[in-house]
Amino acid sequence: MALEHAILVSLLEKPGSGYELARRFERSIGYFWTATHQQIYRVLKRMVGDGWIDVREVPQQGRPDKKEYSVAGPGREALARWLREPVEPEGLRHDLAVKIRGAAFGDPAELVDEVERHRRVHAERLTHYLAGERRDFTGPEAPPALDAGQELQHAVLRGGIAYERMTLAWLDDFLATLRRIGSGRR
Amino acid sequence: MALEHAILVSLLEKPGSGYELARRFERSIGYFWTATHQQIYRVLKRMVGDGWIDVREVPQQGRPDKKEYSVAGPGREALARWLREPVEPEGLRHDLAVKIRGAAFGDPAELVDEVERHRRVHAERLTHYLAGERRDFTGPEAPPALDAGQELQHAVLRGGIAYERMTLAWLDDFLATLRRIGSGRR
DNA sequence: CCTAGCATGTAAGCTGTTACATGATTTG
DNA sequence: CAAATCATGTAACAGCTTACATGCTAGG
Repeated sequence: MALEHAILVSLLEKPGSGYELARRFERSIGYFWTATHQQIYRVLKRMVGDGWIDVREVPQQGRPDKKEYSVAGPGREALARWLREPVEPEGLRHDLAVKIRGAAFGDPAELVDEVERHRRVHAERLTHYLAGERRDFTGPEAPPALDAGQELQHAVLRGGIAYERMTLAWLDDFLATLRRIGSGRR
Repeated sequence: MALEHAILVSLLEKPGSGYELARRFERSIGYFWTATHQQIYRVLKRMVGDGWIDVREVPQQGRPDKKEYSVAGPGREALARWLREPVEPEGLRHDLAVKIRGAAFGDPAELVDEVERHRRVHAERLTHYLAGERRDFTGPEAPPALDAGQELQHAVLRGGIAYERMTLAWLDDFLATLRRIGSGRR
């Protein structure tokens, strides 16, 4: 669906190998779109076949050689087309919400640890995003003036920060609710 | 992964047919987990085979007969097991965030309509959730005292409301950013 | 010496989407 | 009379996940 397009955006921001793309999908662009190396290699192959991207073998010392991919004309056009196409507004997909509703048929108290674990993960992500924001956009090390691309990246990151803050508040609400109803069974 | 479990929760809340489940996945539990009727029928068949649920043919007048599914012992146990298993905290998956970053390589102004369209959809969802909250939990028609299951459903719905509010603020931020950088190209 | 990181892939299986297919009844 | 709703399914395909597979170098 959009993995191709996410790869195009990432390669326009900076050309790189399949491995490097996989790393980027663990952070940066990966905050909003995840992909594993297996998916990425498969899609890269197809995109080269379609003429969307070019490959260049880059010999390296001390490391295995790599293939550096960069966006070709047809790839740029494909991205521009996709930007003009409407995409579906996406909803949430939360295992945890299903679990919370399921808790009514088990022991709600047993879910407390799980919710607290999620809370820790989201708190860490928030810290990580805030550090990235300071590093790249708001801190003393950040460039004094941002170009359009950086402004947009910052806006996307602010969205991630807002999401994590909202999620933390939501999980606190869950914990309060779980504790209020105690370990009662219905 | 969790479609089986979402179905178990829904059938515990109230037994019903595949068709009825498909309707519920368009609202209620579907706010956090979507599924189409094709997926649901396929999974129901498997769950009957595994002994997780029972089927009962219900003849109807004026309507086609239906198969009513209800949770069997092994299904209850499977749900209890899943509730004890940790699940991965999920991240976002937003086409729109990818598009926003891609806008730096096209005309950012072209995205304004798309973001506004998403804004309208999310505003509608928020209105819809708030109406549901009044109807089932906070309004004059709502039950005066809620049981544990209803408290948990309400907590989940509050999460949906918080998510839509956050998304609206985020989309407004996007629009302000797109307008600030104008239609400049880099 | 062992672990982590760099680098690339294949194969099998499961999940999800889209399209096709049928047929009755109710509502406008 | 047409469209919407109720009700159940099949088939083909696309996408994603998990496991397997290899091999080299740098650092502790």
